[in-house]
Amino acid sequence: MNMRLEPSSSFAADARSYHPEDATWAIDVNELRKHVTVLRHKLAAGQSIYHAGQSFHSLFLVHAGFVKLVELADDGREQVIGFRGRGDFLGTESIGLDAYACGTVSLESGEAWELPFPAMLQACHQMPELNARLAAALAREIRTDHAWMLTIGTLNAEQRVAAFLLAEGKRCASMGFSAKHFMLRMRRADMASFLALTNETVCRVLTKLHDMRLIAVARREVKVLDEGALRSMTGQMA
Amino acid sequence: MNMRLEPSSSFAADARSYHPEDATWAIDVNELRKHVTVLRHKLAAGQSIYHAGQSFHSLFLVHAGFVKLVELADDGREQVIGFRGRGDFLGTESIGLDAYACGTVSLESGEAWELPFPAMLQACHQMPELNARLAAALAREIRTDHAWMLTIGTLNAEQRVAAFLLAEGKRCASMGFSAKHFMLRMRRADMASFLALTNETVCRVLTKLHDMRLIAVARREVKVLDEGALRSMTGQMA
DNA sequence: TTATCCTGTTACCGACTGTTACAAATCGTT
DNA sequence: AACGATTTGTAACAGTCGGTAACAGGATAA
Repeated sequence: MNMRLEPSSSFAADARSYHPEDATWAIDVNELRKHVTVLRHKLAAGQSIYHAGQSFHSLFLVHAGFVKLVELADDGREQVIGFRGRGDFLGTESIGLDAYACGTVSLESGEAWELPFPAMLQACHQMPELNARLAAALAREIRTDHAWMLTIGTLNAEQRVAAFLLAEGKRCASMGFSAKHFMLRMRRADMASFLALTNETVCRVLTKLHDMRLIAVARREVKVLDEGALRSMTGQMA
Repeated sequence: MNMRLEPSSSFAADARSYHPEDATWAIDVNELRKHVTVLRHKLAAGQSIYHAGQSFHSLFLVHAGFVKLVELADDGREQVIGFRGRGDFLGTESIGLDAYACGTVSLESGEAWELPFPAMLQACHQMPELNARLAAALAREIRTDHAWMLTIGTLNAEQRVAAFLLAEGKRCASMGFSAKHFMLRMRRADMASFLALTNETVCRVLTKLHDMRLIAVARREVKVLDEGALRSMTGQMA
Protein backbone atom coordinates (compact mmCIF):
# COMPACT_ATOMS: atom_id res chain seq x y z
CA MET A 1 0.00 0.00 0.00
CA ASN A 2 1.38 3.34 -1.02
CA MET A 3 1.68 6.43 1.11
CA ARG A 4 -1.50 8.09 2.21
CA LEU A 5 -2.16 11.79 2.41
CA GLU A 6 0.25 13.50 4.78
CA PRO A 7 -1.19 15.65 7.55
CA SER A 8 -1.76 19.04 5.99
CA SER A 9 -1.19 22.40 7.56
CA SER A 10 -2.95 24.75 5.13
CA PHE A 11 -6.60 23.86 5.32
CA ALA A 12 -9.46 25.63 3.63
CA ALA A 13 -7.84 29.02 3.46
CA ASP A 14 -10.55 30.66 1.39
CA ALA A 15 -13.42 30.23 3.79
CA ARG A 16 -16.02 32.82 2.99
CA SER A 17 -18.71 33.67 5.47
CA TYR A 18 -21.90 31.66 5.44
CA HIS A 19 -25.15 33.36 4.53
CA PRO A 20 -28.09 31.08 5.25
CA GLU A 21 -30.42 33.98 4.58
CA ASP A 22 -29.45 33.83 0.92
CA ALA A 23 -31.36 30.62 0.46
CA THR A 24 -35.07 30.87 -0.22
CA TRP A 25 -35.83 28.03 2.17
CA ALA A 26 -33.87 29.52 5.04
CA ILE A 27 -35.53 31.09 8.03
CA ASP A 28 -35.02 34.59 9.31
CA VAL A 29 -34.15 33.85 12.90
CA ASN A 30 -34.08 37.47 13.97
CA GLU A 31 -37.60 37.95 12.70
CA LEU A 32 -38.62 34.68 14.30
CA ARG A 33 -37.29 35.79 17.68
CA LYS A 34 -40.09 38.33 17.87
CA HIS A 35 -42.58 35.51 18.13
CA VAL A 36 -40.66 32.53 19.48
CA THR A 37 -38.31 32.16 22.41
CA VAL A 38 -35.14 30.72 20.95
CA LEU A 39 -33.00 28.77 23.40
CA ARG A 40 -29.34 28.11 22.69
CA HIS A 41 -27.77 24.77 23.53
CA LYS A 42 -24.09 23.97 23.42
CA LEU A 43 -23.35 20.55 22.00
CA ALA A 44 -20.48 18.28 22.94
CA ALA A 45 -19.23 15.51 20.67
CA GLY A 46 -21.21 12.35 21.29
CA GLN A 47 -24.06 14.17 22.94
CA SER A 48 -27.60 13.71 21.71
CA ILE A 49 -29.92 16.66 21.14
CA TYR A 50 -32.96 14.46 21.51
CA HIS A 51 -33.61 10.76 21.86
CA ALA A 52 -36.20 8.66 20.08
CA GLY A 53 -39.16 8.38 22.42
CA GLN A 54 -38.49 11.64 24.23
CA SER A 55 -41.57 13.85 24.21
CA PHE A 56 -41.65 16.15 21.21
CA HIS A 57 -42.02 19.85 21.84
CA SER A 58 -39.36 21.63 19.82
CA LEU A 59 -37.56 21.83 16.54
CA PHE A 60 -33.86 22.62 16.56
CA LEU A 61 -31.76 24.61 14.17
CA VAL A 62 -28.13 23.55 13.92
CA HIS A 63 -26.08 26.70 14.30
CA ALA A 64 -22.68 25.04 14.46
CA GLY A 65 -21.36 21.50 14.41
CA PHE A 66 -22.43 18.31 12.74
CA VAL A 67 -25.11 15.84 13.72
CA LYS A 68 -26.14 12.36 12.63
CA LEU A 69 -29.74 11.17 12.58
CA VAL A 70 -30.26 7.59 13.65
CA GLU A 71 -33.36 5.51 13.11
CA LEU A 72 -33.62 2.51 15.39
CA ALA A 73 -35.79 -0.57 15.26
CA ASP A 74 -37.44 -2.44 18.12
CA ASP A 75 -34.95 -5.25 17.79
CA GLY A 76 -31.88 -3.04 18.04
CA ARG A 77 -31.09 -2.53 14.38
CA GLU A 78 -29.75 0.94 13.70
CA GLN A 79 -29.62 2.97 10.54
CA VAL A 80 -27.99 6.33 9.98
CA ILE A 81 -30.64 8.32 8.13
CA GLY A 82 -28.60 11.38 7.35
CA PHE A 83 -26.30 14.09 8.55
CA ARG A 84 -27.18 17.66 9.43
CA GLY A 85 -24.96 20.73 9.62
CA ARG A 86 -25.23 24.47 10.02
CA GLY A 87 -28.57 25.82 8.88
CA ASP A 88 -30.36 22.47 8.96
CA PHE A 89 -33.42 21.66 11.03
CA LEU A 90 -33.64 18.82 13.50
CA GLY A 91 -36.85 17.27 14.70
CA THR A 92 -38.89 17.97 11.59
CA GLU A 93 -39.57 14.27 11.07
CA SER A 94 -41.40 14.20 14.41
CA ILE A 95 -43.91 16.97 13.71
CA GLY A 96 -47.38 15.74 14.51
CA LEU A 97 -46.17 13.12 16.99
CA ASP A 98 -46.06 13.15 20.76
CA ALA A 99 -42.51 11.81 20.84
CA TYR A 100 -39.43 12.17 18.67
CA ALA A 101 -39.23 9.42 16.09
CA CYS A 102 -35.49 9.12 15.72
CA GLY A 103 -32.29 9.84 17.56
CA THR A 104 -29.66 12.51 17.07
CA VAL A 105 -25.99 12.38 17.93
CA SER A 106 -23.69 15.35 17.71
CA LEU A 107 -20.45 14.34 16.00
CA GLU A 108 -18.44 17.33 17.14
CA SER A 109 -18.84 20.30 19.46
CA GLY A 110 -21.45 22.71 18.20
CA GLU A 111 -24.54 24.67 18.99
CA ALA A 112 -28.23 24.10 18.39
CA TRP A 113 -31.05 26.59 18.73
CA GLU A 114 -34.25 25.26 20.17
CA LEU A 115 -37.52 26.44 18.61
CA PRO A 116 -40.57 25.44 20.68
CA PHE A 117 -42.98 24.01 18.17
CA PRO A 118 -46.34 25.28 19.42
CA ALA A 119 -44.87 28.76 19.34
CA MET A 120 -43.59 28.07 15.84
CA LEU A 121 -47.08 27.18 14.67
CA GLN A 122 -48.45 30.37 16.16
CA ALA A 123 -45.66 32.34 14.55
CA CYS A 124 -46.58 30.73 11.24
CA HIS A 125 -49.99 32.29 11.63
CA GLN A 126 -48.47 35.72 12.15
CA MET A 127 -45.78 35.38 9.49
CA PRO A 128 -47.17 33.77 6.32
CA GLU A 129 -43.64 33.75 4.98
CA LEU A 130 -42.48 31.48 7.79
CA ASN A 131 -45.28 29.09 7.03
CA ALA A 132 -44.16 28.65 3.43
CA ARG A 133 -40.54 28.37 4.53
CA LEU A 134 -41.26 25.64 7.00
CA ALA A 135 -43.21 23.61 4.44
CA ALA A 136 -40.41 24.16 1.95
CA ALA A 137 -37.83 22.98 4.46
CA LEU A 138 -39.78 19.79 5.08
CA ALA A 139 -40.19 19.22 1.36
CA ARG A 140 -36.49 19.74 0.87
CA GLU A 141 -35.81 17.07 3.43
CA ILE A 142 -38.07 14.66 1.57
CA ARG A 143 -36.20 15.37 -1.66
CA THR A 144 -32.78 14.71 -0.20
CA ASP A 145 -34.06 11.43 1.22
CA HIS A 146 -35.38 10.53 -2.22
CA ALA A 147 -32.09 11.41 -3.82
CA TRP A 148 -30.27 9.06 -1.47
CA MET A 149 -32.79 6.31 -2.10
CA LEU A 150 -31.97 6.69 -5.78
CA THR A 151 -28.27 6.52 -5.02
CA ILE A 152 -28.56 3.45 -2.83
CA GLY A 153 -31.03 1.71 -5.09
CA THR A 154 -29.17 2.13 -8.34
CA LEU A 155 -25.44 2.48 -7.58
CA ASN A 156 -22.90 -0.05 -6.39
CA ALA A 157 -20.60 0.39 -3.41
CA GLU A 158 -17.91 2.26 -5.29
CA GLN A 159 -20.37 4.64 -6.86
CA ARG A 160 -22.18 5.26 -3.60
CA VAL A 161 -19.01 6.23 -1.81
CA ALA A 162 -18.04 8.49 -4.69
CA ALA A 163 -21.44 10.16 -4.55
CA PHE A 164 -21.12 10.59 -0.82
CA LEU A 165 -17.72 12.24 -1.09
CA LEU A 166 -19.02 14.63 -3.74
CA ALA A 167 -22.00 15.48 -1.56
CA GLU A 168 -19.79 16.15 1.45
CA GLY A 169 -17.57 18.33 -0.69
CA LYS A 170 -20.60 20.24 -1.84
CA ARG A 171 -21.75 20.72 1.73
CA CYS A 172 -18.34 22.14 2.62
CA ALA A 173 -18.45 24.42 -0.39
CA SER A 174 -21.86 25.70 0.65
CA MET A 175 -20.30 26.76 3.93
CA GLY A 176 -17.49 28.56 2.16
CA PHE A 177 -14.84 25.88 2.57
CA SER A 178 -13.09 23.86 -0.06
CA ALA A 179 -15.13 21.20 -1.85
CA LYS A 180 -11.95 19.33 -2.73
CA HIS A 181 -10.20 19.13 0.60
CA PHE A 182 -12.15 18.47 3.76
CA MET A 183 -12.48 16.35 6.85
CA LEU A 184 -15.10 13.67 7.09
CA ARG A 185 -16.89 14.31 10.32
CA MET A 186 -18.31 10.86 10.83
CA ARG A 187 -16.84 7.42 11.43
CA ARG A 188 -16.54 4.88 8.68
CA ALA A 189 -19.29 2.93 10.37
CA ASP A 190 -21.69 5.88 10.14
CA MET A 191 -20.86 6.45 6.51
CA ALA A 192 -21.33 2.75 5.84
CA SER A 193 -24.68 2.60 7.59
CA PHE A 194 -25.92 5.63 5.70
CA LEU A 195 -24.85 4.13 2.38
CA ALA A 196 -26.29 0.70 3.21
CA LEU A 197 -22.83 -0.87 3.19
CA THR A 198 -20.47 -2.25 5.80
CA ASN A 199 -17.60 -0.61 7.52
CA GLU A 200 -15.13 -2.82 5.70
CA THR A 201 -16.59 -2.24 2.26
CA VAL A 202 -16.32 1.50 2.73
CA CYS A 203 -12.68 1.11 3.76
CA ARG A 204 -11.94 -1.08 0.78
CA VAL A 205 -13.59 1.34 -1.62
CA LEU A 206 -11.81 4.36 -0.18
CA THR A 207 -8.52 2.54 -0.56
CA LYS A 208 -9.40 1.64 -4.13
CA LEU A 209 -10.35 5.21 -5.03
CA HIS A 210 -7.10 6.28 -3.43
CA ASP A 211 -5.09 3.78 -5.46
CA MET A 212 -6.90 4.92 -8.59
CA ARG A 213 -5.66 8.45 -7.78
CA LEU A 214 -9.20 9.82 -7.77
CA ILE A 215 -8.86 10.88 -4.15
CA ALA A 216 -6.23 11.06 -1.46
CA VAL A 217 -7.51 9.83 1.86
CA ALA A 218 -5.93 9.45 5.28
CA ARG A 219 -8.31 8.59 8.05
CA ARG A 220 -10.88 11.34 7.96
CA GLU A 221 -9.01 13.74 5.73
CA VAL A 222 -10.06 13.66 2.08
CA LYS A 223 -8.65 15.36 -0.98
CA VAL A 224 -10.59 15.09 -4.21
CA LEU A 225 -8.00 14.72 -6.97
CA ASP A 226 -10.25 13.98 -9.94
CA GLU A 227 -13.70 15.35 -9.38
CA GLY A 228 -14.69 14.70 -12.97
CA ALA A 229 -13.93 11.03 -12.68
CA LEU A 230 -15.92 10.78 -9.45
CA ARG A 231 -18.85 12.52 -11.07
CA SER A 232 -18.83 10.33 -14.13
CA MET A 233 -18.77 7.27 -11.87
CA THR A 234 -21.99 8.37 -10.25
CA GLY A 235 -23.68 9.43 -13.45
CA GLN A 236 -23.75 13.07 -12.42
CA MET A 237 -23.45 15.56 -15.22
CA ALA A 238 -20.67 18.16 -15.45
CA MET B 1 -42.25 -26.11 -8.12
CA ASN B 2 -45.49 -26.92 -6.37
CA MET B 3 -48.90 -25.54 -7.16
CA ARG B 4 -49.41 -21.86 -6.69
CA LEU B 5 -52.45 -20.17 -5.28
CA GLU B 6 -55.50 -20.93 -7.36
CA PRO B 7 -57.56 -17.99 -8.58
CA SER B 8 -59.92 -17.15 -5.76
CA SER B 9 -63.51 -16.10 -5.98
CA SER B 10 -64.20 -14.81 -2.47
CA PHE B 11 -62.05 -11.79 -2.10
CA ALA B 12 -61.94 -9.45 0.88
CA ALA B 13 -65.44 -10.05 2.05
CA ASP B 14 -65.17 -8.02 5.22
CA ALA B 15 -64.38 -4.68 3.66
CA ARG B 16 -65.36 -1.98 6.13
CA SER B 17 -65.73 1.57 4.96
CA TYR B 18 -62.69 3.81 4.98
CA HIS B 19 -62.63 6.82 7.29
CA PRO B 20 -59.70 9.06 6.53
CA GLU B 21 -61.10 11.69 8.86
CA ASP B 22 -60.34 9.40 11.78
CA ALA B 23 -56.64 10.02 11.36
CA THR B 24 -55.21 13.11 13.03
CA TRP B 25 -53.08 13.89 10.00
CA ALA B 26 -55.94 13.70 7.54
CA ILE B 27 -57.44 16.73 5.92
CA ASP B 28 -61.06 17.78 6.02
CA VAL B 29 -61.72 18.19 2.33
CA ASN B 30 -65.20 19.56 2.76
CA GLU B 31 -63.91 22.30 5.00
CA LEU B 32 -61.03 22.88 2.60
CA ARG B 33 -63.42 23.34 -0.32
CA LYS B 34 -64.59 26.60 1.23
CA HIS B 35 -61.17 28.08 0.57
CA VAL B 36 -59.67 26.08 -2.28
CA THR B 37 -61.04 25.06 -5.65
CA VAL B 38 -60.70 21.30 -5.74
CA LEU B 39 -60.46 19.81 -9.23
CA ARG B 40 -61.17 16.14 -9.81
CA HIS B 41 -59.09 14.14 -12.26
CA LYS B 42 -59.82 10.64 -13.45
CA LEU B 43 -56.75 8.46 -13.70
CA ALA B 44 -56.15 5.65 -16.16
CA ALA B 45 -53.64 2.89 -15.54
CA GLY B 46 -50.23 3.94 -16.77
CA GLN B 47 -51.12 7.61 -16.80
CA SER B 48 -48.98 10.10 -14.96
CA ILE B 49 -50.47 12.75 -12.68
CA TYR B 50 -47.41 14.95 -13.06
CA HIS B 51 -43.98 14.58 -14.63
CA ALA B 52 -40.65 15.56 -13.19
CA GLY B 53 -39.84 18.98 -14.59
CA GLN B 54 -43.43 20.04 -15.12
CA SER B 55 -44.15 23.35 -13.43
CA PHE B 56 -45.36 22.93 -9.87
CA HIS B 57 -48.63 24.54 -8.91
CA SER B 58 -50.73 21.95 -7.15
CA LEU B 59 -50.73 19.16 -4.62
CA PHE B 60 -52.92 16.16 -5.31
CA LEU B 61 -54.89 13.95 -2.99
CA VAL B 62 -55.35 10.38 -4.13
CA HIS B 63 -59.02 9.63 -3.80
CA ALA B 64 -58.99 6.24 -5.47
CA GLY B 65 -56.41 4.05 -7.10
CA PHE B 66 -52.74 3.44 -6.59
CA VAL B 67 -49.75 5.45 -7.72
CA LYS B 68 -46.01 4.93 -7.82
CA LEU B 69 -43.50 7.72 -7.30
CA VAL B 70 -40.42 7.55 -9.48
CA GLU B 71 -37.21 9.46 -8.98
CA LEU B 72 -35.08 9.70 -12.08
CA ALA B 73 -31.47 10.67 -12.60
CA ASP B 74 -29.92 12.66 -15.41
CA ASP B 75 -28.36 9.53 -16.84
CA GLY B 76 -31.59 7.58 -17.01
CA ARG B 77 -31.41 5.61 -13.78
CA GLU B 78 -34.82 5.18 -12.22
CA GLN B 79 -35.82 4.44 -8.67
CA VAL B 80 -39.28 3.77 -7.31
CA ILE B 81 -39.46 5.96 -4.22
CA GLY B 82 -42.75 4.77 -2.88
CA PHE B 83 -46.38 4.00 -3.49
CA ARG B 84 -49.38 6.13 -2.66
CA GLY B 85 -53.00 5.15 -2.23
CA ARG B 86 -56.28 6.61 -1.09
CA GLY B 87 -55.83 9.49 1.32
CA ASP B 88 -52.19 10.13 0.44
CA PHE B 89 -50.81 13.38 -0.89
CA LEU B 90 -48.88 13.70 -4.12
CA GLY B 91 -46.55 16.54 -4.95
CA THR B 92 -45.52 17.33 -1.40
CA GLU B 93 -41.88 16.67 -2.18
CA SER B 94 -41.95 19.53 -4.68
CA ILE B 95 -43.19 22.26 -2.34
CA GLY B 96 -40.92 25.26 -2.59
CA LEU B 97 -39.77 24.41 -6.11
CA ASP B 98 -40.82 25.77 -9.48
CA ALA B 99 -41.09 22.29 -10.98
CA TYR B 100 -42.07 18.86 -9.76
CA ALA B 101 -39.06 16.90 -8.56
CA CYS B 102 -40.20 13.39 -9.34
CA GLY B 103 -42.59 11.49 -11.53
CA THR B 104 -45.87 9.76 -10.77
CA VAL B 105 -47.46 6.84 -12.54
CA SER B 106 -50.94 5.59 -11.81
CA LEU B 107 -50.93 1.80 -11.54
CA GLU B 108 -54.66 1.35 -11.93
CA SER B 109 -57.68 3.45 -12.72
CA GLY B 110 -58.44 5.94 -10.00
CA GLU B 111 -59.11 9.51 -9.13
CA ALA B 112 -56.97 12.35 -7.85
CA TRP B 113 -58.10 15.67 -6.45
CA GLU B 114 -56.04 18.64 -7.38
CA LEU B 115 -55.35 21.24 -4.71
CA PRO B 116 -53.79 24.44 -6.11
CA PHE B 117 -50.91 25.16 -3.81
CA PRO B 118 -51.01 28.95 -3.54
CA ALA B 119 -54.64 28.62 -2.50
CA MET B 120 -53.61 25.95 -0.02
CA LEU B 121 -51.14 28.32 1.60
CA GLN B 122 -53.79 30.99 1.85
CA ALA B 123 -56.21 28.50 3.31
CA CYS B 124 -53.55 27.59 5.87
CA HIS B 125 -53.65 31.18 7.00
CA GLN B 126 -57.42 31.01 7.48
CA MET B 127 -57.49 27.53 8.99
CA PRO B 128 -54.70 27.07 11.54
CA GLU B 129 -55.70 23.44 11.77
CA LEU B 130 -54.93 22.87 8.11
CA ASN B 131 -51.52 24.35 8.58
CA ALA B 132 -50.63 21.87 11.29
CA ARG B 133 -52.13 19.02 9.29
CA LEU B 134 -50.09 19.84 6.23
CA ALA B 135 -46.87 19.99 8.24
CA ALA B 136 -47.81 16.72 9.92
CA ALA B 137 -48.47 15.08 6.56
CA LEU B 138 -45.06 16.13 5.29
CA ALA B 139 -43.41 14.89 8.47
CA ARG B 140 -45.23 11.60 8.14
CA GLU B 141 -43.84 11.22 4.66
CA ILE B 142 -40.33 11.81 5.97
CA ARG B 143 -40.85 9.13 8.61
CA THR B 144 -42.04 6.50 6.17
CA ASP B 145 -39.02 7.22 3.99
CA HIS B 146 -36.79 6.80 7.03
CA ALA B 147 -38.47 3.54 7.93
CA TRP B 148 -37.74 2.18 4.46
CA MET B 149 -34.17 3.36 4.64
CA LEU B 150 -33.86 1.34 7.83
CA THR B 151 -35.41 -1.66 6.12
CA ILE B 152 -33.18 -1.45 3.08
CA GLY B 153 -30.06 -0.65 5.04
CA THR B 154 -30.33 -3.42 7.60
CA LEU B 155 -32.33 -6.28 6.09
CA ASN B 156 -31.47 -8.80 3.40
CA ALA B 157 -33.58 -9.55 0.34
CA GLU B 158 -35.82 -12.10 2.05
CA GLN B 159 -36.49 -9.82 4.99
CA ARG B 160 -37.15 -6.82 2.81
CA VAL B 161 -39.75 -8.64 0.77
CA ALA B 162 -41.38 -9.93 3.94
CA ALA B 163 -41.50 -6.41 5.34
CA PHE B 164 -42.97 -5.15 2.10
CA LEU B 165 -45.73 -7.73 2.09
CA LEU B 166 -46.61 -6.93 5.68
CA ALA B 167 -46.71 -3.23 4.86
CA GLU B 168 -48.96 -3.83 1.88
CA GLY B 169 -51.20 -5.94 4.04
CA LYS B 170 -51.37 -3.18 6.57
CA ARG B 171 -52.26 -0.67 3.87
CA CYS B 172 -55.12 -2.90 2.76
CA ALA B 173 -56.28 -3.29 6.34
CA SER B 174 -56.29 0.48 6.79
CA MET B 175 -58.71 0.66 3.88
CA GLY B 176 -60.96 -1.94 5.40
CA PHE B 177 -59.79 -4.90 3.34
CA SER B 178 -58.04 -8.03 4.43
CA ALA B 179 -54.42 -7.69 5.52
CA LYS B 180 -53.83 -11.36 4.76
CA HIS B 181 -55.23 -11.67 1.30
CA PHE B 182 -54.69 -8.97 -1.26
CA MET B 183 -53.50 -8.11 -4.73
CA LEU B 184 -50.17 -6.47 -5.29
CA ARG B 185 -50.85 -3.48 -7.46
CA MET B 186 -47.37 -3.03 -8.85
CA ARG B 187 -45.12 -5.10 -11.10
CA ARG B 188 -42.29 -7.19 -9.72
CA ALA B 189 -39.90 -4.70 -11.24
CA ASP B 190 -41.45 -1.82 -9.28
CA MET B 191 -41.34 -3.78 -6.06
CA ALA B 192 -37.74 -4.69 -6.76
CA SER B 193 -36.72 -1.13 -7.49
CA PHE B 194 -38.39 0.12 -4.35
CA LEU B 195 -36.63 -2.52 -2.25
CA ALA B 196 -33.27 -1.94 -3.94
CA LEU B 197 -33.28 -5.45 -5.40
CA THR B 198 -33.69 -6.94 -8.84
CA ASN B 199 -36.74 -8.35 -10.48
CA GLU B 200 -35.28 -11.86 -10.30
CA THR B 201 -34.35 -11.68 -6.65
CA VAL B 202 -37.87 -10.66 -5.77
CA CYS B 203 -39.21 -13.60 -7.77
CA ARG B 204 -36.82 -16.00 -6.07
CA VAL B 205 -37.71 -14.73 -2.63
CA LEU B 206 -41.45 -14.88 -3.26
CA THR B 207 -41.07 -18.44 -4.47
CA LYS B 208 -39.01 -19.30 -1.40
CA LEU B 209 -41.52 -17.76 0.98
CA HIS B 210 -44.20 -19.69 -0.87
CA ASP B 211 -42.28 -22.95 -0.52
CA MET B 212 -41.73 -22.22 3.17
CA ARG B 213 -45.53 -21.97 3.47
CA LEU B 214 -45.32 -18.46 4.88
CA ILE B 215 -47.32 -17.07 1.99
CA ALA B 216 -49.23 -18.30 -1.01
CA VAL B 217 -48.50 -16.26 -4.09
CA ALA B 218 -49.67 -16.44 -7.66
CA ARG B 219 -48.69 -13.56 -9.85
CA ARG B 220 -50.06 -10.53 -8.05
CA GLU B 221 -52.31 -12.32 -5.64
CA VAL B 222 -50.88 -12.84 -2.16
CA LYS B 223 -52.15 -14.75 0.85
CA VAL B 224 -50.29 -14.35 4.10
CA LEU B 225 -50.30 -17.78 5.74
CA ASP B 226 -47.97 -17.19 8.67
CA GLU B 227 -47.92 -13.53 9.58
CA GLY B 228 -46.02 -14.22 12.78
CA ALA B 229 -43.18 -15.85 10.91
CA LEU B 230 -43.01 -12.95 8.47
CA ARG B 231 -42.94 -10.49 11.33
CA SER B 232 -40.21 -12.28 13.20
CA MET B 233 -38.14 -12.39 10.01
CA THR B 234 -38.21 -8.63 9.83
CA GLY B 235 -37.61 -8.04 13.52
CA GLN B 236 -41.05 -6.56 14.01
CA MET B 237 -42.65 -7.17 17.38
CA ALA B 238 -45.94 -8.97 17.84
C1' DT C 1 4.80 7.81 30.05
C1' DT C 2 1.99 3.47 29.76
C1' DA C 3 -2.16 1.09 29.22
C1' DT C 4 -6.51 0.72 27.16
C1' DC C 5 -9.98 1.61 23.96
C1' DC C 6 -11.72 2.97 19.70
C1' DT C 7 -11.33 3.49 14.93
C1' DG C 8 -9.53 2.24 10.74
C1' DT C 9 -7.28 -1.10 7.54
C1' DT C 10 -6.43 -5.31 5.16
C1' DA C 11 -6.94 -10.36 3.98
C1' DC C 12 -9.58 -14.40 3.11
C1' DC C 13 -13.62 -16.91 2.20
C1' DG C 14 -18.09 -17.78 0.69
C1' DA C 15 -22.92 -16.55 0.45
C1' DC C 16 -26.04 -13.66 -1.37
C1' DT C 17 -27.48 -11.20 -5.03
C1' DG C 18 -26.85 -9.48 -9.81
C1' DT C 19 -26.37 -10.92 -14.61
C1' DT C 20 -27.72 -13.19 -18.43
C1' DA C 21 -30.60 -16.00 -20.96
C1' DC C 22 -34.69 -18.17 -22.01
C1' DA C 23 -39.38 -20.08 -21.25
C1' DA C 24 -44.07 -19.56 -19.82
C1' DA C 25 -48.07 -17.07 -18.77
C1' DT C 26 -50.98 -13.14 -19.20
C1' DC C 27 -52.82 -9.15 -21.37
C1' DG C 28 -54.25 -6.22 -25.07
C1' DT C 29 -55.23 -5.54 -29.78
C1' DT C 30 -56.20 -6.73 -34.33
C1' DA D 1 -58.86 -16.67 -32.34
C1' DA D 2 -54.42 -15.12 -33.25
C1' DC D 3 -50.77 -12.29 -32.70
C1' DG D 4 -47.43 -9.50 -30.37
C1' DA D 5 -45.99 -7.19 -26.34
C1' DT D 6 -45.48 -7.23 -21.60
C1' DT D 7 -44.87 -9.38 -17.37
C1' DT D 8 -43.47 -13.16 -14.64
C1' DG D 9 -40.86 -17.31 -13.59
C1' DT D 10 -36.72 -20.38 -13.69
C1' DA D 11 -32.03 -21.64 -14.21
C1' DA D 12 -26.90 -21.41 -14.47
C1' DC D 13 -23.18 -18.61 -13.72
C1' DA D 14 -20.37 -14.89 -11.92
C1' DG D 15 -19.07 -11.25 -8.99
C1' DT D 16 -19.74 -8.11 -5.48
C1' DC D 17 -20.12 -7.51 -1.08
C1' DG D 18 -20.67 -9.20 3.71
C1' DG D 19 -18.68 -11.91 7.57
C1' DT D 20 -14.93 -12.87 10.35
C1' DA D 21 -10.61 -12.16 12.00
C1' DA D 22 -6.33 -10.06 13.04
C1' DC D 23 -3.67 -6.11 13.35
C1' DA D 24 -2.16 -1.19 13.28
C1' DG D 25 -2.54 3.49 14.30
C1' DG D 26 -4.48 7.27 17.13
C1' DA D 27 -6.88 8.89 20.84
C1' DT D 28 -7.87 9.06 25.61
C1' DA D 29 -7.19 8.45 30.34
C1' DA D 30 -4.70 7.14 34.32
